[in-house]
Formats: sequence, structure tokens, C-alpha cells
Amino acid sequence: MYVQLSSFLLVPTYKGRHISRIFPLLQGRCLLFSAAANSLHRTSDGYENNAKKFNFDRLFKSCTQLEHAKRLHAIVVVSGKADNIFFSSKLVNLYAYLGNVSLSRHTFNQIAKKDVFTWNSMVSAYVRSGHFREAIDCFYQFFMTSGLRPDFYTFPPVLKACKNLLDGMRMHCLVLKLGLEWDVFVTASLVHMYTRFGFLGSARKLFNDMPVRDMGSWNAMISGYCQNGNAAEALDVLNEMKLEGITMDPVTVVSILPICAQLDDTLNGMLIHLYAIKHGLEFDLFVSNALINMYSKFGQLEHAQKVFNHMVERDVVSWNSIIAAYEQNDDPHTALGLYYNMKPTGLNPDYLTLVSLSSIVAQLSDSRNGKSVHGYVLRRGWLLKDVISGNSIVDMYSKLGIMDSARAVFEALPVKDVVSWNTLITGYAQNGLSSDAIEVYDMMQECNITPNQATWVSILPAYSNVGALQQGMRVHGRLIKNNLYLDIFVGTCLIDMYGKCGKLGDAMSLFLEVPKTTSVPWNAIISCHGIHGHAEKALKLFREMREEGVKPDHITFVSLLSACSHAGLVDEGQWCFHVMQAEYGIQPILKHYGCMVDLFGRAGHLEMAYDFIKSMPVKPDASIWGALLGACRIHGNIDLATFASDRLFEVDSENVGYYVLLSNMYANTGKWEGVDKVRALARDRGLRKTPGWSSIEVNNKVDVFYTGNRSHPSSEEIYKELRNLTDKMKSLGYTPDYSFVLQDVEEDEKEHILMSHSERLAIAFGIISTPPKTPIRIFKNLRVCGDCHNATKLISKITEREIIVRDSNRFHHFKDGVCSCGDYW
DNA sequence: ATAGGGTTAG
Repeated sequence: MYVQLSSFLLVPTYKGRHISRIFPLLQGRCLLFSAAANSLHRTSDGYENNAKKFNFDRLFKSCTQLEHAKRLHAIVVVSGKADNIFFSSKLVNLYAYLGNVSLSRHTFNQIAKKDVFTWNSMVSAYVRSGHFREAIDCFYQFFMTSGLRPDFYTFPPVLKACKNLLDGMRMHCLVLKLGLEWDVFVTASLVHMYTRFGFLGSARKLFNDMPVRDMGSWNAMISGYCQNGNAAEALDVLNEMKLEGITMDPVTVVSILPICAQLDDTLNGMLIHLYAIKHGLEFDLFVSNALINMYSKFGQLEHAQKVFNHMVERDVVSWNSIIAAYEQNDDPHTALGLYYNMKPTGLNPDYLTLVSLSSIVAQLSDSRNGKSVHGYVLRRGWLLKDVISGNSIVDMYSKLGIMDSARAVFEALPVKDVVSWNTLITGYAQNGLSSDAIEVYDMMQECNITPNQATWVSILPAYSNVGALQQGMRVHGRLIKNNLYLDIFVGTCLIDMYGKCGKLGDAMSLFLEVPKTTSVPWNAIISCHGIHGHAEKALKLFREMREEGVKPDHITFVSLLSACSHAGLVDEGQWCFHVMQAEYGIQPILKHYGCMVDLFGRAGHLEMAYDFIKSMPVKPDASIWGALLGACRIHGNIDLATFASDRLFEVDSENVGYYVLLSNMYANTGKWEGVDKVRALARDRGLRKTPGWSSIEVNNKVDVFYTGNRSHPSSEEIYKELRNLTDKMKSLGYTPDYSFVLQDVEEDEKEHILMSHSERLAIAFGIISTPPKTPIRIFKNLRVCGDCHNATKLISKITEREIIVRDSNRFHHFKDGVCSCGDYW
């Protein structure tokens, strides 16, 4: 027999760890062979003791690869043991354990006379390999056709396989019918089943009625509460357990740690860590993984890293956790380094590794590796199998600004959940493509997907961005119905939406309703007053915020400083800048410096602005020089402008706006060669002028107008109305200001160019498509043109309409021939 | 001989 078997059993890759413990004297390539042969021999010869010693169980457990299992199977067959229920059922289990359930099934089918153990093995094989549907089917086949009675070994796996409450309750009935509820394992499994479907009451009742509870029962109840986010109840059960003198085991610790993370309870988290050390659970794989995740959520990366370093054994979850820890705490470089360190360990990245990786490349703005990540996920088939993988790729492309790819991946997803939609909507909104965001949101509605908080938080800013007040109000109504409008994030978005759509009063009354414990809603309302030019009110709100003990953050001060600069409140702006550092210890960032330069410059204190730049402790970037340049344009200081623009282009700005600004200054002074120079520079750097557009919402629909656009259905009427208005304006003393025409063309042509600016097209469309005297609200993506500003004042007088124009900078409220900005902007 | 309860996420 030895000779016969040896041909099967040349095992070149076998890791001899388990076997060499059993056979310290036998080592080498044929270990498995010897052990198997010995074991079989003695068993069949009736050497009971030896059979136990060299038991097959150890051998089965030592099979770590499918090849080993197949060889073992061969031994069983060759030695005529294929009909032995024990060996065959073991093989059924083994194949399932090694991930090949079809071989399990095949082996199972070969068994002529199946007993309860055999059926149990098959059922649990399906469950272990994740084939829940098949497990349930197999169970019913067992129950209905085999003539055997399922026993208390059958139900724990079957209950795990139930994928909805109905299945679970049916099983519960069967358990009662078969009188198996006395078994701790069975009842604990029922408890777990009920918690999985959120039926915590039923679970708790079963748990309370248990006459005996083992560790697994306690853990089922505690983890049930934890996974449903019921931290308080989980802690109650934990205390009850402690009172009965039972201590936590690794499973309890692992269930409870995410709760500490969720509650941001650093103290208890560390106490449990100490407990784990004291009870020798420190090096448990699951415990360590859970600790890494918890410390990561606390933001304590050193602790997470320490746990990781001290681990004796690491699996994919360990690596995923430590990579995600750095990725989510804004350290993509370290995270990427860890990813590369993972490779040589021989562990294969799984889909969650790639989820982190996609976020890493997005944070690094690494488009090239973004494509590789996409390819990797695609090749593995994860994109089709798992929504989360797909969503993470859509998110990655959105963050990289490649919306076409994001859209393509989204379209190809076989299953889209609410997160998929949210990700795409947020992607468009964050990339400034508001109308695309709205279009996707409308599609989502048509597909009957129920939006959630994240949806509102991304669609509302898109509405405020194009001034879709009516649609925004519709969402507001819906939120009132769902009682979500007082949610701090949604509420803030609504405030922002009303503020940016010109309804400052509505923004304010909402602000009074939402909880105001953090700076978030305060920042929104302060910034809204700022863009409306109400700097005094913004300052008053800031004082109230201080009185209520809410700590301002750096965004609060950006809003305040910008409010002061738009209103020309130089002293107040300086006061804010001082308070920010002296009272709140907030170090100014470039945005704050930019606001200060703007504050001085706009008010005409160009020297002060320049001195301020020289006194800055950080290197000025393009936005700083851009602010100075903008001020120079307002106050016509060509020399300083030339100086500022030289500095500006030294720092290699990517912002087209500054090139346009400088080119405009040259154009205004007739220096066309300067214009050409700047345009060439922008072209060399691959920058294209942002096309100007204006939008207006009429009848729940947003219309967008580009400068000179004639493709609108009402184009004829719009130009007719504009010619009509221009005539009336001229009789009121309007003369076109050609300094805003940036092309070197004839005068007639210039007048036409001014008339077809996008803001004027939108206003004219508003006039012809709404009833007389209705207010008109216009949005412009760039700054409003100076000549259009003058013209709009007159149009508001001629048509007796309020015209509210929001540009990239602030609001202009035109009424009776004057603008709320007092021509200071 | 066969079983339950556990960590990572867009």
C-alpha cells in the first residue's frame, strides 16, 4: 500500500508545521503521505489509540491548499473508504473550507447513504462558502425528503444563512417544532438572527428567557446591539455580564471597540485596550485589527501604528485597517508606502484595499495611477460584483476632476445604490458642474431612489450655485415633511441656498431655528450677509456667536474678512484679523492674507496692501498678487499692476482669471501687444479662458446663457427687447463704456458686444418671460461687467423691477436705478 | 466527528 500511494503523494509545497509536531522524526517531502498512510492503516487494523493520535482530523486541518485535499481524497478513495460516511463528510467540509463548494457538492452526491451528519456538513459547507441561498435549499431538501430529523447542529448555520426575517421566523418555528430551543447554540443563533434584521426586542426576549448563557450568547446580544448602533443597550448587557462574574473574551472586546470609536470615547477605548493587555488578548488578530480601527477613528495614528507594529500575525484586514487609518487622516503618502509594504508579505489586496487605494490616488491627484486602480478593480471583476468598489472608483474620478470617466463608470454599474447616485451628484457639484448635478438628481428621482441626507447636502449647493430657488424650496418642503430640515448639515445647506438665492430674510429665519452649537451654521449666515454687502450685520452675528460661546474657526474669519473688504470696513477687518490670532490662536492661512490685501487694496490703500504683503511670514502665492492686481485695476495704478503681475506669473498661477484680468488692463489702455503677450502666456501654460455664463430660473427650470449666444429658443425676442431697452437707457443718459470691451474692434461692434453679454441676455429673458414688476434673479459665474452694472441700474428703473444679480463675488441688488453695493465692489 | 457570537467601507 505504501508503494501504491507514494505516486499520489509527492508533496513539493507542503508546509510541515502541523505534521512535524505529530511526527517529529519524519520530515521531508512525503510527510503527508506517511501520516495519511499510517493513520489509515492503524484505523483499519483496529489500533484505536494510534488512530486517535494520528487522527485524520489533524490531517484534514493541515490541508491548506486544494491540492492537499484532492490528494487526501485520493487516499480515501484508493483505500476503499469512499463509502465511509465519516471520511466523506469530512471531505465535504474540507472542500468548503478551501473555497470549492462544487467539489463539496460532488463528494456529497457520491455518498450513497447520507446521515444527519452528512447533511449537516453539506449545509454548513454552503454557509461557510457564502452560498446562503443554496444552503437554505439544501436544508429544505434534507428536511422534506431525507426522512431524517435535523438536529441542534443543523440550525446554527442555517440561521446564519437566512437572508430575511421571514426565512428566519420560519426556522424559528421549526426549531420549536423539533423541540431544539433548549440548546444554547441554537438559541444564541436565533438571538443573532433577530438582531441582524433589526428586531432587537425579539432577540432580547429570547436572550432574557435563556436558562443558561454561554459566552457566545452574551456576545450575540452585545454584538447585536453594537451593530445596530444601540451603544447604551450594549453597555447595559455588558454590565449585566460583569455582574454575573463573566469576563470579556476576544469576541466581546472586538464587538465593543467599534462602539468606543463611534462614541469618540477615547477613555473607555484605552481602558479596554488595557484590559486586553492584562488578559492576554493583546495579540489576538481580531482584537488588534479592531484596535487599529478604533485608534484610527480617534485620529491617534501613533497608537494605531504601535498596535500594528506589535502584531505577531497580520491578515488583509490588518493591512487594510492601517492603510485606511493613514488615508482617512490625510496622510496619503504614508498610506501608499504601507500599500507597497503589503505586497511582499504575500497577502493579496482585496476590494477594501482598493477602496482605500482609490481614495489615496484621489488625494494625491494622481490621475495616471487612478487609471491603474480602475483597471485593477475592473480586471478582478469587483466593479461588477460589488457596489462599494464601483462607488469608490466613481468617487475617485470625481475627485480627480475627470467627470467623463466618473459618469462612464457610474453608467456601467450593474447595481446602483443611493451612495452611487450621491457620489456622482457630489462629483458634478464639487467640480462646478451644477446643472449636470441637477440633471442627475432628476434622473435619480425618476428611478425612484429615496434620497438621504448626503443627497440633500450635495444637491442644495448645486441649486444655490445656479440660483434654482424654486427647486430649492421644493426640497425644503420635502425636508420639512421628513423632519430633516433641522439637521445641522442639511439646515446649513438650506441657509446657504436661501442666502445665495437672494432670500436673506428666509435664510435668517431658518438660522434662528437650527441648532447653533457649532460654527457651521454661523459661518453660513455670516457669509451670506457678507456677500449681500451687510458687513455690519455679519459683525453683529459674530459678536452674538462669541456671546453664545461658539468657537469660530478659520472659515468664520474668511467670511468676516471678505464681508469687511466688500463693504470697505478697513478698521473692522483689521480688528477681526487681530482677534482671530490673539483670542482664538488661529494662524492665518493664505486665504486670510488674501482677504486682507483685498481689504486694503479695494479701499484704495494700495501702499498698505503692498506693505502688508511684504510683512507676511509666508510666501505670497498667486491669489495674493491677484488681489493686489485686482485693486490696481479698480484704482488704475498701472505701475504697481505691472509689478504685481510680474510676481504673479513667477509663481506660475493656474488660475485663468488673473491672466484675463491683466489682459483686460492692457486692453483698457489700448496696449494690444501686452494683451497678445498675456494670451500667449496663458496658452503656453495650457489655460483656457473660462466662458462667462449667466443663469435665470423661470418656471422651475434653469436657463443658462453664454455671452453672444443666439441658440436660445427665445433669442429673437431677447435681442429685440435689448435693443428696445438700450434706446430707453440712452434717453436717460446712458453711454456705453467701451473700456469693458476687450476686443480691438469698431465702435458699432463694441456696442453690440456689450449688449450680448450673458448677464444682459438673462435679464432680458427674465423681463419677457415673467409678469411685469416681478423681481428678477440672475446668476453670473464670473464678476459682473462694469458696463452691465450701469445698464442694470437703468433697466431696474425703466422696468420698475427689482433685479438681483449674484456674481462670483457678491450680490447686487438693483432697485429704482441704484445698486445696493453703492458702486463699491 | 458536525454548530453560534467578532474587526475594515464608498
